[in-house]
Amino acid sequence: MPARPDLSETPDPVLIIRQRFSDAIASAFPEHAGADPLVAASKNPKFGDFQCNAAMSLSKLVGKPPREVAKAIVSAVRLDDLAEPLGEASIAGPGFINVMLRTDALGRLLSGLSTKDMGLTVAPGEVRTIVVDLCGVNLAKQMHVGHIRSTVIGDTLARVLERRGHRVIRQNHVGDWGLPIAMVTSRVIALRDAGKMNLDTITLDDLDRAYKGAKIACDADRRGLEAARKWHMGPKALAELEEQVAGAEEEDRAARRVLSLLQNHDAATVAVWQRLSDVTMAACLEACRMLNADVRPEHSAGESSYADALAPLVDDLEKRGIAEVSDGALVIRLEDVGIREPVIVRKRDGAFLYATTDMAAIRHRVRNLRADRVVYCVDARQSLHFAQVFAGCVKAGYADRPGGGRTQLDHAGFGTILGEDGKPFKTRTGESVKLADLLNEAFERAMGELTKRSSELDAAEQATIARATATAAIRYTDLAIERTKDYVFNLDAMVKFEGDTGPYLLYALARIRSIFRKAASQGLSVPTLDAGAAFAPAAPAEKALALALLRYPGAVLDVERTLEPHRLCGMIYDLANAFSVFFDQCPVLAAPDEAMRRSRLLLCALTERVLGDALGVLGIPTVERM
RNA sequence: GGUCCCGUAGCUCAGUUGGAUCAGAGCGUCGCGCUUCGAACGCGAAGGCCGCAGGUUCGAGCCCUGCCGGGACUACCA
Repeated sequence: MPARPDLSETPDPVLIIRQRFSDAIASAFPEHAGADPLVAASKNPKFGDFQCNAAMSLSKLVGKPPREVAKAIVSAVRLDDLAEPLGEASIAGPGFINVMLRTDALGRLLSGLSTKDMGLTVAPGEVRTIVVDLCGVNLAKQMHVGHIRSTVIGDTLARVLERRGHRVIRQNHVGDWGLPIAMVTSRVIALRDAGKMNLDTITLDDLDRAYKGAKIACDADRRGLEAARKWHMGPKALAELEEQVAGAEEEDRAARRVLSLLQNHDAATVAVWQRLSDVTMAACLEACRMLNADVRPEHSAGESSYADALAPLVDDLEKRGIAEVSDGALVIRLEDVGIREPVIVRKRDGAFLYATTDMAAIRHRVRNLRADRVVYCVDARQSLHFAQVFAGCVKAGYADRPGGGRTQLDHAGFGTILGEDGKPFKTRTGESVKLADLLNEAFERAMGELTKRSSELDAAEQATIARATATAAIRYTDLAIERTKDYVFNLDAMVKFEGDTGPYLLYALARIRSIFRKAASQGLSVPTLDAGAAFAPAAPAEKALALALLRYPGAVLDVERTLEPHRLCGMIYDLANAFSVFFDQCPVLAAPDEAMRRSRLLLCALTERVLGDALGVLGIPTVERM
């Protein structure tokens, strides 16, 4: 009897067929029982639906010609419940074994995918606690394009892991501490005291200006003075600059006083800082809402929340000899793990650095949040920093889980968003572009595209759809590119409705939903999607659609493993494409007979569910019509 | 100097564990298809030294070495 149970365990044919070939290899070549069966979907339909490539690699190990090995595998493998009978003709070329799924098996696999779970959820014993570090806004600074990636990719990875059934803790590591923040706070206090700023009505733009002003006041002039001396500028210019530098030094002293007050929890100073935080976070959460990113106030875990942990942490490192003094600074040496640059945890002047904060954050996440895995969704340019911090934490034992074992630390770094000139995206004047402006612009353009095409929608619905479309456009563009690569930001290409875009996916889904509306209006019932659903894919387009659907669980697994959402994007683009061909070639409501209509309606229903589920995992909102 | 990433069609990019007719998609260009479920679609054509040169092997866009070209990072900013 053929083994059938695994057919009910997963709807993913690759997993089942891989298992069957693995069993076959174990039985035909017991001494190589562990060999990888090398099963994959065939790239060319000519060669069947799936293939096993193990014969070639095994032939060397067993010392037999590959075709002979293939023959032995073919006669040992049990696939008769799934595939057309294998035989001599199934072995092709140097020893490829081609597998053609039986139509009824394809139908059963589709039924298996028709459950709510879709074979996506891990077993109860495999549930992990996973911290996802995302968004990473900075106090008193406007969000810019760079934040799109951390927010969108981080949110998507969190959604994927949640869909797998893991316990996910999002952490927005807000840059809300340190001298730069003290500088702004100091400046805001000065402006308020001079009657030039009202804290009650202050906006993020005001804070952004204050931040830039403070930064310029504190360090630019000093560099200017050095340059002036170097280039032998006239005494008058020098005198002017020196005056500015004196001002800068005064400003710097004030900032340090404020920093000290903040560190000592001075109520009046903290109140001002809190106001800066509130204004910043309100804007941040609004941007996240427009990006459909699940980032809430309770996800905020700013640098300030680790402030009091830094001194004890550094003491601990020093006492245990993990860190040592070098040139007056306290550092952890990492040459032994292949990193030449040591990580500095305390500067010569006694101040701590962002590496110190990150180590405190990891320790907290491992010990208090009980993370089994921490995923950092942060710019790839910080890879050295994270390599250092991770290595430092491992060395210090901060990555050791309370329950034993070590927490998996991943830096899911992403590339830079570039402008048309190939350099990091900026305005002509060198300013970074406000994220809020960009999102509004995307919405306006989506609205324009929409009004060109559909006129019968009322204004309110049109706005809702335009918002979803703009979000789909931005998120899909960002997610579909390989994570680590830079890409050129092009709003026109993103909000285009044709081709490999977010809106195309929404369109495919809207067309399916339109079929259901039409069916309802004709009094036709859509058969229920459950494990007993009777699929009968017959036409090539139906079969292609079925195979595209069955790739979904594997694609989600891939993203969990690699933290690369573009794999799922590619899969659902193929799915939407397969549906479009099916839609073109296979009439659903006007199918030639009742059985075919039911089967096709089921295919539509399953496509709707898979596409909808995938878009949900990608954080892309869907619409009923557009 | 050191470490790492990237070079694939005119443009923007996929290519999974090395697998076959594997040279792929989208955009753009040129054709074709709506009296039948949404043409925001589908089908077809044109377009290529997969940066270059070696190597590994049954098999290389993928792995190794060197070179050329572009980029990022590189001890007291975050």
